[in-house]
Formats: sequence, structure tokens, C-alpha cells
Amino acid sequence: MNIGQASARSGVSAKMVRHYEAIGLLAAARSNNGYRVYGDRDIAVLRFIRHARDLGFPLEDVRRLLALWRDRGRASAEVKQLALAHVAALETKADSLRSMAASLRHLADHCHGDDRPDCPILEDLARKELGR
Amino acid sequence: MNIGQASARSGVSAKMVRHYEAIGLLAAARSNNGYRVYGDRDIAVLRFIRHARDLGFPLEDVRRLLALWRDRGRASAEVKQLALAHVAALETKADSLRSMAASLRHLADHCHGDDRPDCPILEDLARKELGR
DNA sequence: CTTGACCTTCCCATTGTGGTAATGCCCACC
DNA sequence: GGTGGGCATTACCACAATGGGAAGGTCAAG
Repeated sequence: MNIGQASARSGVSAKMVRHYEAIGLLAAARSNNGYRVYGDRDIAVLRFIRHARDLGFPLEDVRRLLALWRDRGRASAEVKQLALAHVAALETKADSLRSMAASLRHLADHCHGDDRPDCPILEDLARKELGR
Repeated sequence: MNIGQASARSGVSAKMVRHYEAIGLLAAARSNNGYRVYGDRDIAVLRFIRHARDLGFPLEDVRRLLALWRDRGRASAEVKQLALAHVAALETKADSLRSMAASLRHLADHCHGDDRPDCPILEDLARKELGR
């Protein structure tokens, strides 16, 4: 199987397949012509990576998860710990975005949004700061 | 005022002050020695940028907001529209992160997290896909 | 005159993905 | 035997926003 088909079957772009290989997540065999050759095992790996990415794991975490996955004797505790740390990071990030959205929505709620130039949003952005 | 003090008073790193200038958000005068020179007006602009960044506005939005801010006769409707679009983007992103976190937490909840290798998290990442 | 703090520009790294260009292989068709 | 189209290869460049650092100029105090 060449990279095009591997990409189609895994849902990972060919570009990214090469990239993942470049950073050592994947090792593909080469045929005589220099083309990368993939088997079902590789498709499984690529899908694994995609699923992990869909859950927002950064590639460095994916690397560790792959290592654990391949390690038949791993302790699930390690995986769980990694996952929970990531959950925490996701929630922190989500909270931060939510809080930005709330502040901004509050400002927008007090903005007439008509032809007049008067605007609490801009006023807030331009607010003076004490100290500094 | 040189860049160091402008940075201290605005809360924007000197590095970023130069960057904002490079992408045209800011124009600083130069003194004989080639040093950038800032006045109170520039500090206000830098603070404005920082506040907008704190609310998660990308720099392209900041550019527009700055233009509106400087435009004495702007319509607040434009600002409000920009703000609300950004609120929507923030919320979409936050929802996406929350949903990732929820999925992953669900998986983690069913993982023993002990010495045994059995792990639903890895099993899910490695799940087969129909079709494709 | 030296030292140290500050300034300058320029380059590199990050994270993950996409684009694009130049080039090469392979197969099918005439 | 050629030729064209589709797929492959590598090697760059780009994004957004920020930080890091090197190599050098400037200035004020000692």
C-alpha cells in the first residue's frame, strides 16, 4: 500500500503521514522505487494517532501513548495519569476561553451597536491602569 | 521614553512592542541614536493592544479595533459585531475543548489505573473504524 | 576608559498543518 | 517507442504569537 491509500484509509493526510514519520512516530518500509509502503499495522497506528489528536493530545503525548500502547506490559495507571493531566489542561483552557467570552459578552451587552460612536467595548480596551 | 520603559508601563514585552511595530499596529518615532521613542499616547495604544489580546482577539482583529478606536466617527455597531463574532468563536472553541475533555474523562473513569495493562483509553484510541 | 545596562537588527524555535515547486516513477494508451 | 496523467519523492515557505539569543551600538556613572 502506498501513502495515498494509507492516507485515505487512516484519515490522515499524506502530508501528515510523512511528518509523523519525520518526527519518529512511525517507521515506513520503502519499496525499490523509494515509495513508502504501509501495511494494516501502520493503518492502525495512523488511526490511533488521529484519534488521539481528535482528543486534543499534543504530539508529544501521542508519542508516549503510542509507546504505552505498544508496551504489552504497561501499567494502565500511566495511561490514566497522562489522560487526566490532559483533561485538566483542556478544562483549564476551556475555562480561560469561557471567561474571555463572558467578559466580552458583558461589554457587548452594554454597547448600543448603532450608528453612534459611543462604545463601552472600546472604552474598556482603552481603560487607564493604576500603577505600572 | 525608550522601549524598556514603554514595555514596563504598558505590560507588553519589548520584543512584542517591536513586533507590533513591524506588522504596522504601531509607529514609533526614533531619536538620533536610532532608539525608538514613545509617548503617553503610545503607551495607551500598547495597553489597548494588550487588553484586546487578553480577551483573545487575534492581532488582525486588534488591527481593526485600533482603526475603529482611532476613528472618532465610527459606528459602535461595527465594534459590537466584531466583538460578538469573537465571542462566538471563543465559545465554539471552548465547547470543543470541553467536549474533548468530557470524552476523555469518560474513558479515564473506566480505566482502573493500576498495575494491570488493561486500559479502555488505549482501546478506544486503537478502535477499528467501519468503512474508510 | 571601562563596565554595565540598555538599545539595535537578525536569525531560530515553537505547534500542527497546509501549500507549492521541481523532480521522478509507473502504467496505460496510441 | 513515446507521451500523458496520476502518484510519489524531497525541500522549502507560510501561518499566529511569542520567546530566546547572538553580535553589535550607545550612554551614563564610576
